[in-house]
Amino acid sequence: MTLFLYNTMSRTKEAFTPLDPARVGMYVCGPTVYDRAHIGNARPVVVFDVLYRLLKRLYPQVTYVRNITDVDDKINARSQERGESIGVITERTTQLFHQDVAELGVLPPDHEPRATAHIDLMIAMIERLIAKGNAYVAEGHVLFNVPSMQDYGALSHRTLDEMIAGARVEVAPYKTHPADFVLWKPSPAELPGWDSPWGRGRPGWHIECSAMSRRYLGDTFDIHGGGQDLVFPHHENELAQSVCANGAPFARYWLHNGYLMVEGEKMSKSLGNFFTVRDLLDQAQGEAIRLTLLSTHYHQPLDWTAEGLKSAKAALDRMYLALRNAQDVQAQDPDQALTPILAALEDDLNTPLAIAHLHELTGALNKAEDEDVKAKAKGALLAAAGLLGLLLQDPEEWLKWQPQAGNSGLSDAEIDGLVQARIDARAARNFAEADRIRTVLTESGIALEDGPKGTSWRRG
RNA sequence: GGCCGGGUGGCAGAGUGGUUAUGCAGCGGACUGCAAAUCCGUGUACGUCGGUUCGAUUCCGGCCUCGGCCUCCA
Repeated sequence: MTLFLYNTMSRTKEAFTPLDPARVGMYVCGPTVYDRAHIGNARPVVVFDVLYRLLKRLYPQVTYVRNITDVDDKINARSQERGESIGVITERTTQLFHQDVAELGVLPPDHEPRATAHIDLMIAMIERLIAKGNAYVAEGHVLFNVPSMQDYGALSHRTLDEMIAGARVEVAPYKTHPADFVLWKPSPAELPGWDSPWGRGRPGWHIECSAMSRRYLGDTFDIHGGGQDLVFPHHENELAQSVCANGAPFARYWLHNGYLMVEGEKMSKSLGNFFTVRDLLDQAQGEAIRLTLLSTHYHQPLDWTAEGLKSAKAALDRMYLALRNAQDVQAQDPDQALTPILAALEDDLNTPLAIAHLHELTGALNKAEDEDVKAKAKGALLAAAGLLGLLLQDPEEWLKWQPQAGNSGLSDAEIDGLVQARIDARAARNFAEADRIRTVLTESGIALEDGPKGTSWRRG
């Protein structure tokens, strides 16, 4: 099988051929650490985690780099508002980010470089750009000279004229061309700054990714990912800086995930439809959130809805129920059962199709009668789900989970007691009492299942 | 205004030039003390108008409509 990926640069699905098949490199833009991750931030993290898992399966070594932006004007603003030091904010937010994405089943990247630890590399790169005539100094700023870059606009597919025509913002007077962007800007004493040949200052937004991707992946590397909104200006500028400074091609495949909306509207704080990952983790398990994010192809816009989250949870309930019913069976090697799922993922990460196959494998497990077939079906389901980073929990734990906060329901022990009382009533053929107990449980959100091996329960 | 991506059955959401997506919901049946779970069966789907074609939801064009980007928002 061959991996195909949609490349934003060519606007076509291309066969993926790594620069070095022994070592695939991928860089994805990570969070700016000034506030908790929201659900829109989570989408690229989960999508590229699936790609990372797939690449690891297809190639012997994968180097995945996802940066942490810890120098940024939003961070500075937050620090002023809260009267809290920048270091405290970025340190805490980074930790919270790690916790949040870990609960979404996201593997840590191989490198997670922080911008502030690579300022020297950024300065060196800016110096090279100046030396080559691709950047100039003006009023304490260093600016990238956009007209000096031949193919500027190739990634976002727009011409300089279009950009100027569409410019909404006043052009700073020190720019020689309206499209020029900042590589380095001066910092007053109260803001973070580093000594540089151009005085004390801080880097522009784009240069950190150019410097850090080069440090960990080299001048030219395989895959660069991020949200679609980063195509312009961020990735276009990153590309320009890197190509000009290094005199070599930059990323070979550009992947961008679509935007996320909430209940059909753009997510925004003013509409009150703004959710952090933590808000959602308080009401649903990480895997349910993860499945919701993967239920729409990464390239499409994703409409986040309460209904969607509910149906993802129901889908996982069904899968975990099938696994619980097969808990006494030892999962067996899946052999060729993985082929359809791999084929779906290798076709530009078609996760919705892969999930459809997961449903089919669940049905196969439910239908399996003899032990051997069952063992293979269980193995196939677990292996297939594993490719997507799903079904990694103990079924019993999943089915009995309840939200941490605000649960006023029955404890496991209370439920077990009631279930036993009902078993006794049934044994005595006192069905009125048995049904009364079941109603009490149902009203508390507990579903009962009477099977040949006894009664099991789960939280709905 | 410029550029870009969508509009699929009740809902979500893949895909395809002619043949079953898948899940949920609904309906019928099996199983069950009754249920639940599970299994079996069941649906007039492809925004609109034209064009190409033996045949289009799938290709091409117009239109309607939704959304995104256009200098620091994943």
